[in-house]
Amino acid sequence: MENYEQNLNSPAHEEDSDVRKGPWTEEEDAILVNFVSIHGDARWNHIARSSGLKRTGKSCRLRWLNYLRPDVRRGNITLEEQFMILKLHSLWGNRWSKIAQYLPGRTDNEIKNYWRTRVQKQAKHLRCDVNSNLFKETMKNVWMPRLMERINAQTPSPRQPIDKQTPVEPGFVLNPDQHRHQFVQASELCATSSTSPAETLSDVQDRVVNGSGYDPAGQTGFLELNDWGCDDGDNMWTDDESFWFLRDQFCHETTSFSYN
DNA sequence: AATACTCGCAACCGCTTTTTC
DNA sequence: AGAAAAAGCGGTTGCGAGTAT
Repeated sequence: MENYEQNLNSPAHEEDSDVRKGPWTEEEDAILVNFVSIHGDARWNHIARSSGLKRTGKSCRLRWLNYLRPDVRRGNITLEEQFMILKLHSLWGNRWSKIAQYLPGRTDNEIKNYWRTRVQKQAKHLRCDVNSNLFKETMKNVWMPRLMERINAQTPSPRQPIDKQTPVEPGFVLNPDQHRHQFVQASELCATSSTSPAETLSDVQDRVVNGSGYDPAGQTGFLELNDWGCDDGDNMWTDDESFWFLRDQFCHETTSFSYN
C-alpha cells in the first residue's frame, strides 16, 4: 500500500515528488469538501496547491466529480438507467460524459464501469464482439425490449400512455389493464435487418433465450437481465423526461420488427 | 480454513480540447 | 494570435471484497 500511495514514478511535470496517489482518506475528503464549499469547484490546480492537499489538480477534480459532489447518486443502476445507457450508447458510442449528462447524478466513470463490467460481460457470454453489429442488434432487439418489459411490469406509467397518442402497430401487444405497451418475447422476434453472414441474430437470440450453445465449461449458466446489477426496488427514475422520450422513440423503432 | 479466482469500482494515465494570459 | 495552463475525456490498472475450490 505504501508503494501505491507514494509512487515516485510520477510524471515529470509533477514537480512535487511528495504528491500523493491512491485512495483518498476521510481527512483529505473533508479538506477538499471544505475548500470547494468556500472557493467553488474551479481552478483545480489552485485548489490542490492552496488546500494543502498533496494531490494533483486532476486528482482533486476527479475525486470531487466522482465521489464528493453532493448530487452524486450512488447505488445500483436502475432498469431505466440501464435502458438509457444502452440506448444512448447505441447513438453515441463510448461518449461517456455525454451519456452521463442524461443520467443525473451518475458520473461518466460509473457509466463506463457499468458498460465494461456488465455489458461487455454479456457480449463475452454471447461470444460476440461488443462492437459487432450482431451484438448491437441483439441489444436493440432482445435486451432492450426485455428491459422495457420489466420496466413496464414494475411501475405504473406516470405519463400519458403511448397508446393514446399513436395507433397500435405490429410488434406491440397492448395490455388493456395497464394501458401500456407490452413487448413481445425475444423468442418471438424476427429481425428484418441483416446480420453478419457467419451468425444470424436468431442464433444469438437462441443463446439468449434458451442458453443453447452456451459453453458448458463456463458453468455459470446464461446471465439473465437480473444479473445486470440492478435493484428492482430502486425505481426512482421513472419521472425523468429523458427516459420517457427515449422510451417513446424506442417503441417506434421496434415496430420495424415483426412476429414470426 | 486456506488459497485461488473473479468481479466491481476508484483512481490513475496519456492524450485532446478549451481556457487563460 | 500564440503559448501555457487547466480542464475534460476515454482507456486502463490494480486493490479489496466476495465467491469458488
